[in-house]
Amino acid sequence: MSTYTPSEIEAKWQAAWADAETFKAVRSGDKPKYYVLEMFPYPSGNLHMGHVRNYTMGDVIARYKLATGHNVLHPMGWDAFGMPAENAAMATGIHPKEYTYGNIAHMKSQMQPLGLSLDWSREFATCDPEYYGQQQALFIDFLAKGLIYRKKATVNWDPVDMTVLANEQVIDGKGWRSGAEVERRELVQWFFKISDYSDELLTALDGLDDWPAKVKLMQSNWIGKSRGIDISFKRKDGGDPIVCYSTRPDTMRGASFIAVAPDHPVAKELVNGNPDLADFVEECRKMDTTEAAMEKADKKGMDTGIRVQHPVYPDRELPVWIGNFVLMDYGTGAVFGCPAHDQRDLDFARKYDLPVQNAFYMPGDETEVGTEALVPAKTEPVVFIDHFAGITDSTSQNAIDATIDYFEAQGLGKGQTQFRLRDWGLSRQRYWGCPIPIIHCEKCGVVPEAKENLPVQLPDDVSFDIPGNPLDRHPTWRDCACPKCGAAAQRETDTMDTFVDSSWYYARFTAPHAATPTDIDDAAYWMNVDQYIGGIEHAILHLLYSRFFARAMRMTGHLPQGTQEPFNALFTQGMVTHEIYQTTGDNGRPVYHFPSDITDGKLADGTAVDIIPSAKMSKSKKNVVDPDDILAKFGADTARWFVLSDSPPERDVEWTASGAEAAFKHLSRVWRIANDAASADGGHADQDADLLRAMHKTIIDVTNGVESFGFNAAIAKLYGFTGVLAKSKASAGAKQQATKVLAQLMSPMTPHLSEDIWALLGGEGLIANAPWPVADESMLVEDTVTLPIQINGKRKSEIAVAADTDKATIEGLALADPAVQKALGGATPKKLIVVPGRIVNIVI
RNA sequence: GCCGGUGUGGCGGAAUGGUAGACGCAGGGGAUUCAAAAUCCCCCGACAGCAAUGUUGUGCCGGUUCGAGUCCGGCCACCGGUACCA
Repeated sequence: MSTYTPSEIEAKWQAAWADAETFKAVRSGDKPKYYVLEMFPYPSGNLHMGHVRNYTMGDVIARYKLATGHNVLHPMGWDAFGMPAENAAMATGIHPKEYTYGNIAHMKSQMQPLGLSLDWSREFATCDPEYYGQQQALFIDFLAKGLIYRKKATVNWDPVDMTVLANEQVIDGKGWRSGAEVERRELVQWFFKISDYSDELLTALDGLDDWPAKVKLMQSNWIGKSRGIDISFKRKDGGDPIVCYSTRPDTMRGASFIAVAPDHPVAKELVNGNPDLADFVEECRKMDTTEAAMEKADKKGMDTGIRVQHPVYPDRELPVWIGNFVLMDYGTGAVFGCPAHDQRDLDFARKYDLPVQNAFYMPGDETEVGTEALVPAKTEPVVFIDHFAGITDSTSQNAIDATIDYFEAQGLGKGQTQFRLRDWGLSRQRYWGCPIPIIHCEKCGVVPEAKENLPVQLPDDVSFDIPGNPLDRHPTWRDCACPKCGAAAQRETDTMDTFVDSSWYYARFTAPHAATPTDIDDAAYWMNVDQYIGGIEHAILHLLYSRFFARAMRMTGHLPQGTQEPFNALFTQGMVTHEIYQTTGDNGRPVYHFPSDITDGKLADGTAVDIIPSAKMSKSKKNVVDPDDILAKFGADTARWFVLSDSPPERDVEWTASGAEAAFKHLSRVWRIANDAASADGGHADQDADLLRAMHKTIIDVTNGVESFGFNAAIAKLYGFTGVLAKSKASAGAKQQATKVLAQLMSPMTPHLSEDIWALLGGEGLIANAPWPVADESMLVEDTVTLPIQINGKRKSEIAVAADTDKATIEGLALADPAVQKALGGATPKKLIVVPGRIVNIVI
């Protein structure tokens, strides 16, 4: 007998699938459609185990759905624009286009041997002009419908390299290449009006029954609907009033200062005549733009000298400060500080010696706030001090509502529903992205490119020897004719955020070469995605943007009216993690090392490295593991089996090399068992029922496992059934039947091996097209059950009873059990709990 | 900081509120073999005990329950996101 040789088997069956076009998706009326999609990869250069895990999961679903009678669409493409290509261009001189398409070719060559059931005829890369040209058409249509607008926004500016930096390129407030302190700078940029859909995107979460609750919760918190009030504070100097947004107007009695953002109009108006203030605002600018940096920074402020009047207690005067912790993007860019009931405000007040005054006490405890703010849950009753809205004992929740009513009635403020969600800035000052199809004409202003001139293609003749956007300094690319008046004009040199590319690719897969962004008939047939699979790191941004795009595309006629949400079901897999090996470089910055360069925690020269456990695999951190070796040594089926078997799919998995060997041994064993079964004769027919009962049980377990993404549990059951089959003395016919079913149940995970076994045992056609086995439930009824007996919740014994034994009989049997008799010592139990088919618990 | 998640043997992990540790890895022992590889069988949380068995045990503290890995409250650690990484 020959041995299990994956290299032969896998090439053979991949060719068979290709010849039969088994996975080509064609619209059809006689089967229900099923669209399964994994988040498409960024072509970083090498496939890593995270990809293998992700695509194998999707493949299991796709193959299972094919076997259960669905017309399956399972496409693949490339999220191909992005910064790494430009970084590579700066580092090595290779052109981003060459880098990207080279990486795609290599990764595709690594992906194809995995035997994924993909319809490669639909493949595209987002950097294909055919794709991004349609994206430009979408931009123009969105703009026409008022879904896109321009405004000023803050970016990270590297004053040495004279370039905009991504948040990732800012390390401890400094530019990653220049090391210069990053500044904030305002640029006019394009925005999607995603905030128009805040309420819609929030309420529609309720309908996403097959999304993980955690993702819906994260999105809900991100959108952040809150009810509050805009309160106007009159300036003593007669200037325009300062409007503060607050969700806690019930704490107004304790308001002791106003804080405005450093880029608030009030601050801007003052810096001219006040050098100290100007210095402070300048200092506030020297911080990167991330929320985390803002929130973690020391709270600093400076008095502007402006005083406002307390709206409820007119004889009280509040100072107006500039605070580095106030965000211009949220609310009105100004807040009132109530130190007694907000820890951050309290720290600020103590630091700058501002008054602290309670608005309420806890019942029976009139202690004034010291170093810890009094912040009870909004549902807890508190005692308000001379509350202006006529409230004394109340929860804050009720007091907030009453206070808003009071302010509105008094004409002091206006109730507001506020969302945390901000509009989506899409402009990027970079080369390797989709050009924004806009022309700036001296006469006509900002004009969208005419659709017949699309795609606006990126020029190839660019250089990356200096930082900044090469489109900006290209000698001729900007020059064009105004589509409106025909006069000489200039193209916009900003490109689009790469999140735009990935916000509609799922729709493009339904008609990847249509002359419009989508073909409405194809979209109507294939949409929505029935099962979407990807990393939890995309829980908010990518998924929220895609949900917005589906709505915007429907509004502009690019998706059918029935399409609301893009993804019916979502599964978020965990990440493949690996230790990071790090040393510190001369400049104090971390230096990363490849796992292959580390022996026993040391570099070759003996330098000890810091080990950071379980971090997301990332090329820049050099902790990526290549699947090539595994594939070369054991084949695709082993790699697929292993990544599914070792860990629950929603959880992170720490990559280790051991285990793949065991997976290979197991598949070799299955191969041997199948060959034995094929040549078996004789056997004991009286053993058949036991084998077939185990088979039917396994059909149920594996089917449930696949349906519920319990792949590791399904595989554990398959191990168990393989053991039963190996030991079985049943007749040849029963063994062959069981082996064919085993091959079928394994086929979503190990498609090549399964095809081979199927063919060996005379299965009809391809196993990929064979209908999924159905369990005979009548074979699963158990005659007897074993009931554990607990005494005071601890297991002491067990009894075997007929499955249909009534409670009273079980009670009698349990009490008669020697272990129970011993524990009781003649006493009567206090309580006796019998859960039929489950357990007996005796309380003594 | 804020939002979300995770925590179970030496390791990956299993367990509708019902026998904690399925299945696999690593380790130990044995069979087969001239020997090895491959394969097959057995053992394998900790402590005590020759053993039967007993005690203990799911990050920490507390609670609900006949019964908690699972539910609730409070902590700790780690991971993801934090709007220009993808």
